[in-house]
Amino acid sequence: MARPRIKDVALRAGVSEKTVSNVINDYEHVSERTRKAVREAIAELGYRVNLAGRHLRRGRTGIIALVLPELDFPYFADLANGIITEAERNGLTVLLHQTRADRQHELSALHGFDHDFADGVILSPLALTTEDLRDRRRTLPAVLLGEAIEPGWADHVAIDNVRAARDATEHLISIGRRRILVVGGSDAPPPGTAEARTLGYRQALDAAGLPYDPAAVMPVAQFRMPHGAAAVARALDAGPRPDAVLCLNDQMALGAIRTLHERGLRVPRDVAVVGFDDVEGGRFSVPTLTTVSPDKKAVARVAVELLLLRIAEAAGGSGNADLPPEERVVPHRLAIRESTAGPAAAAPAG
Amino acid sequence: MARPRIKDVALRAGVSEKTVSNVINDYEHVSERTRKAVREAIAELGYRVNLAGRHLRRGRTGIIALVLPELDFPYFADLANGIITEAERNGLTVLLHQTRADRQHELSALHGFDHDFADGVILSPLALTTEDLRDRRRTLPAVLLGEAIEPGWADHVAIDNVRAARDATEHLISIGRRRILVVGGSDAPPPGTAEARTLGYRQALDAAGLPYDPAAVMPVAQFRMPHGAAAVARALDAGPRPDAVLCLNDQMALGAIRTLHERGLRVPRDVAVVGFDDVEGGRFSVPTLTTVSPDKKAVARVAVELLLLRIAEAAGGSGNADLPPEERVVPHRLAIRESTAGPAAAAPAG
DNA sequence: TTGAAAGCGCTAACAT
DNA sequence: ATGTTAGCGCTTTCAA
Repeated sequence: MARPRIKDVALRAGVSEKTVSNVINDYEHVSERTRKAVREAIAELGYRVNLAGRHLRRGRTGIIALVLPELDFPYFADLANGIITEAERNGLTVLLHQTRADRQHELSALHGFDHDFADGVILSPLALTTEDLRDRRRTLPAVLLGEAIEPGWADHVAIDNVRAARDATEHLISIGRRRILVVGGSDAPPPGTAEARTLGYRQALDAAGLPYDPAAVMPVAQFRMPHGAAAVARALDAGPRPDAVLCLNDQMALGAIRTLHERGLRVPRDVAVVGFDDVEGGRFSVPTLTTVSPDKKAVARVAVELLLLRIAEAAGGSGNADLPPEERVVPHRLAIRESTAGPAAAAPAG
Repeated sequence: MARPRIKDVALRAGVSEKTVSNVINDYEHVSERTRKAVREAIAELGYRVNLAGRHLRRGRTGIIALVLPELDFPYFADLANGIITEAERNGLTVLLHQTRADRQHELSALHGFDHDFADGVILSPLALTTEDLRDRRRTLPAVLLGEAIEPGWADHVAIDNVRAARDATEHLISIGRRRILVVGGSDAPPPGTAEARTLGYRQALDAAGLPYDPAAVMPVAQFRMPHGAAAVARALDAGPRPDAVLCLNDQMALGAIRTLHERGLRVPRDVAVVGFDDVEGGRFSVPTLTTVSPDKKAVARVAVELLLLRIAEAAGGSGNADLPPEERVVPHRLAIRESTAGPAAAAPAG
């Protein structure tokens, strides 16, 4: 037989459609007997709600869109993992999109063009500008990750990137490093993850009274292993040898370690290396990688929580809506491992 | 104003709702003038189709579910990446679920319980049994990845795992290795990825006239770095030193390299290492990793193609339906890198 | 080439 | 505690 509908269940249970609906939706005022009868009919027919009908009627789907630059960055995979887990805990399903850091894709995600089904969107933008946010009609509930964008225009979840980079740089300085490369860095002012981290790096240099050399800031096209590897190669070819490399993510750091190895330089003895993100690869690399470890579970938890709030807000009419955007800062710590163990000693994996 | 509907567009363009619908759906017999008027009205109002209505009417959503064990396995992240790309190319959106290798989750994915919206599902099962497939009412179009299951019960896409493992093992034998560990292996008969690969390993040993030692097969709880690292540690503690390790994925291989490094053994001089999957981490590790490289793009392409076929079949009534399940084998190659460069020489990264 | 009417499956509002 | 009615937005007859 074709897939049963509420009508079929109602017929079989000898009640009205509405009563069936009541049972399905756990409406309180249904007698035990009726409830049981309906439950049985449902089981016998193998009935399941048709979400299309429910969606059309209710206007909500229980689906949220997660829009990330690329899934094959371990950091984003970890993030997706956490957000899916958290969403499922809240009865939500996650639609996944990739933008490949393309502004048009990010824009269209923000406006809900690509995923009309979604009740809301969690977006990790790379190319979006403040203007894009300013223009947007505040329709689709949205939470942004990272800090590509000036605060105040949308809900945001991120670590304190300036602080994190300063922590990492201070650590390098504390083990006696003086010429520190920044792979993936950018001289421009924040917002932007690269910019914020480069600023933190600079603050640490200033605080230690070390000179800031623009040539030590190596921009890259992408935060990937090959680009990290190439950037370090370029630096070694061009300038004086650095004694440390601050890589703005772990992938580039692993690429950097590879290049240093190929050039016959020892990590950390000759060159210390630090990354960001704390991906699994850095806990088993040779040497293991010192890294800024963001609380990824917290990012996922806060992002979903915030989005649920906004969705509820949107559903509740414009009653208590238009609360101001929230900026949530999630904790991070520095995981110190072999790649920055002082010049002489060798420490165990952290 | 509230979101415009077809009615609003019709009113503005001075035509009927049906005409608007015709334009939206690229129906041929619409005069140029009418079409233009409707298009303008759509643009002016910022109209977009409401997918809930369309879904209810048509019964299809353009959404497919992708169900994977864990997203933070680089291999699955790569796969998801490819499938999302391929799906979007075909105008489909992808819903993502994680099963954590739980049979209940896999079953419920197969039956479409978790994602009622989906027109079909691409599933990478780990715990599903042949019985689970045999029982299922063939309702939701489904394509399975990997080879957890006996052939003939559902559409399948995978590499030839027996052959791939034989290739890898033959390579190790060809560079003079004799005592080869299998990390993640399983003595049981196929189906099952671990089982198929262990069989291929054994075939290679037999062909070379080498003895098969069950103690060389190290089962693991998960195909992850820590488990690979621990398995090798166990083997080194327990038995004679191996001169090669065949790891059934790259994550375990990277973990294995780490343990060997900690024990003061040189890779590949003392112990050669091979992995499966060809993830990026193995192209920049120290040493770089020899690995079985499946054509992941082909997996994605074939999986989506097959699923589209089944969806079309399901939509076309039971007319030409019930075509027999397809088994599609996707090519692989052995990427030879530093971790198996012969005892003396050192080769460049492949 | 275009329009009118009906209905996909569900639930909110309003009876009873 | 349960039933009746209406309608969410769209597309599919069928008719003009």
